[in-house]
Amino acid sequence: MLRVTKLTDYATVILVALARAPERVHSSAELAELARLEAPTVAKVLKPLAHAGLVESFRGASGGYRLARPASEIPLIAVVEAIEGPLGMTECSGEHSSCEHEPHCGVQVHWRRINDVIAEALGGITLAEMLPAPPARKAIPLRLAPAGG
Amino acid sequence: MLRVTKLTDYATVILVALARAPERVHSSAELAELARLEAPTVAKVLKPLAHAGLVESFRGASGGYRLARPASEIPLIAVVEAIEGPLGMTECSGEHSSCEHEPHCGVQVHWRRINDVIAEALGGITLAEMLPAPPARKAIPLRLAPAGG
DNA sequence: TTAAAGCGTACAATTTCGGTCCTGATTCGA
DNA sequence: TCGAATCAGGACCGAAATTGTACGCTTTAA
Repeated sequence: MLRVTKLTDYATVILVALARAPERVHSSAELAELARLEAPTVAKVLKPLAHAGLVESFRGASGGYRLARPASEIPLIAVVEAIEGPLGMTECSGEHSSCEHEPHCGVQVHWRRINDVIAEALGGITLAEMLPAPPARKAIPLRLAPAGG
Repeated sequence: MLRVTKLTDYATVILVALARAPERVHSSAELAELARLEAPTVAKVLKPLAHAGLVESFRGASGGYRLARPASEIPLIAVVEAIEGPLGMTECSGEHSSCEHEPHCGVQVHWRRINDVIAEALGGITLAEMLPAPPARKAIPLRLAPAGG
């Protein structure tokens, strides 16, 4: 189905919740309420997000999480890769293929290029654009080619 | 990790093999040899491909498979969807969401748009562009935006 | 009639995903 | 100093998807 996992989906919801009060520190329990998710699940998602440097974590009493950067500087690709690891459309599209068919395959080079397109698409969308529209946000520029077709 | 399944990868390899002799009818055993894959696996991949109308199947002795259309008219999205079903980046990005969080989710509309970008990217690449470069094929136009950046 | 070949379905092994829980380490506050 | 709150890092388990294989049936050419 070529889709991201639920965890990644949750991650965007949680990050959006954080982005609505970027200065405040939110505990994972609080975020669970905001996002209407189970607390353990939220905790699980936040860990790799912190590892990837997308959120800052504060331990101890009254600790919690906060966006490490403005939402407009967090591309979706970073979220996806934080949760799911490096993007790879096929087995062989990573940097070094461990695929036995490689020598006579002839398609992996193309998949790598496709990989790049997807990464570019996901890199061109930031968390800020996932926020419920504040006053006047310009339309999300999600066209592969100029719309003049 | 946001990738297509191996079966889809195989499908492209098999289709490329078919595309190199578009007039001939290939048995699945023959294709297995060409693609260096197990025969049962090839047979399994070809079935949904035939269902989707990407290849024609001929039963009986000296039967087999043949590309139903020129390779240049088979976009990659058709291959992916033939094997993996309709594209859906998240649970909710299909036509009707069965997600309990929908009312307060606020991100599903954005995922749908992202969905469209991916579909567009995959729709802009045809099987012909996966073929090992014949004489002078123009570069694969895999830019999200005009390259003038 | 026979053999070749696709069709449909089913099945087991493996891996991944989704979700939960537990035990530490760290920090704030009394 | 002590205790509570909170994150960190695993381990664990059930469910589902992927992967690969096999079997019996139907269709068609020779």
